[in-house]
Amino acid sequence: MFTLSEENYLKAIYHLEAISGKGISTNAIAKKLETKASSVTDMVKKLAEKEVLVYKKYQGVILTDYGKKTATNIIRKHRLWEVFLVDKLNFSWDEVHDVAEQLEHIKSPKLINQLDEFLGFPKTDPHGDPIPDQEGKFHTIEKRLLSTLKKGEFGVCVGVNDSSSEFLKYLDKYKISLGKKIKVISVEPFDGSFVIQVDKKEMTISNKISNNIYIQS
Amino acid sequence: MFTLSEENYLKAIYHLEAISGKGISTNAIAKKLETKASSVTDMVKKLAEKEVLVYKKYQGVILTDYGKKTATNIIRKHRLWEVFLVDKLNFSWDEVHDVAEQLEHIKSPKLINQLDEFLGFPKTDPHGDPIPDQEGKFHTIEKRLLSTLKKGEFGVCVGVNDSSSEFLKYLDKYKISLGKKIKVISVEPFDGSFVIQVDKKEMTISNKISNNIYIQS
DNA sequence: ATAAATTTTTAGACAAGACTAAAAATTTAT
DNA sequence: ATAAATTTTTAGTCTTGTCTAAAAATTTAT
Repeated sequence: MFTLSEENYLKAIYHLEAISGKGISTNAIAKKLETKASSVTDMVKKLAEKEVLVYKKYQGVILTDYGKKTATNIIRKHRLWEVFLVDKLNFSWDEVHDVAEQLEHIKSPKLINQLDEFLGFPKTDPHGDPIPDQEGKFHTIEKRLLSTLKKGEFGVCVGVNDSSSEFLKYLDKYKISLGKKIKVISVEPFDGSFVIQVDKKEMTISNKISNNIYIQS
Repeated sequence: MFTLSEENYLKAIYHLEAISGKGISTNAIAKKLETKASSVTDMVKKLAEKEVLVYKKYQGVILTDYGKKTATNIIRKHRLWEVFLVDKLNFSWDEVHDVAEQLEHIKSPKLINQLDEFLGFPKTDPHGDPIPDQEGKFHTIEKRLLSTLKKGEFGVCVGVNDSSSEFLKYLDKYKISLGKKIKVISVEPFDGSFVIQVDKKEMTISNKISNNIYIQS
């Protein structure tokens, strides 16, 4: 069994590994968890003893299969709770993160499996991120960044790369949500900004925005 | 804001006050929380500083109005989650306690009020205990122990005095649940055992059992 | 290739919450 | 009313998870 703190470390390391592929530095973990590298060193030693990761001094850490399994289970819980909050309790997609961050640590296999069933075995969370199954398998969909589209092309919004409340509120303001069809009217070569069409309305979005919206075409 | 430990102390003290009325001794709290009296003394000092209770050395503690409000809010959360588990996730009434014990500490006023609405503003939890409103007010129903009934009288089961899994499983075995009509066929003066009729079936229950079933007549 | 800059680890300290053992206060019994 | 028993508090220690400051290792730059 893992403490709240241990679970948060595992989740952070899992997410960092998903990007970098390589061994994760204590500094990177410290940054992600807003703590100090020295604290990370201590915790990482403890986690190595529990065999969820492999740690060699100055070399960063790598999750073991057991560690990955544990991390994906926490992610599974987080995302299922997010679906619950949005589908059943009328939360909006920018309000769910902090609450799910607490709920993900509740320990009860029966609870999470019943919840999964109650929600109709959802495959993705309210931000389009995949929900792993009990074995930790992700059923990933192919998706690309809106920024990779060329003038005249279009796609359907299926996810976001940034789940911060600020970004999601921005999308709400411009009526961009999962399932919306987005067409690229033009691309400005100078700053990479896009003119897009959503719901028959044209709008301009910055390069940063187009780099945080996933579409399927 | 209160820590997990502080919340558990508050809840324990609230429940103890409900029975005794008087100042609650550190020993009583220690027993309830399965900890040591010395640990309780430490915590109680901290809680007194936070003004949720009044503490005088060797005199026990008494909750302030603020302390009571905080405690009832935790109880409200606990009981609403129990309803959720039973009504939506098909838990049985003897399985909900430990999970609700975790869920009651989730911090999000919106979550709990939306949950309340989602559940249809239930007035009692799966064991018949009342669910306080947002202001901490209990809407209590009149009920009495089955043991107070005389031969030939009857009532409807509306609650239990012991929510332990063991007791609830016993009730399940004999098909006694909330809403069931219970008739007293006879009372044995020697040991206080009852012969009762439920669903047209007669059965004998001990005095201890009849002292843990609430009925409304 | 060696000095400078950066990253990582170690050492020591702290706060929360718990424990044990001993001291102090209170209650009970004679 | 005083001794005995019980309850409660204090003092000191431990664990978890964190921190700062300093030391050690590694990486970068010249």
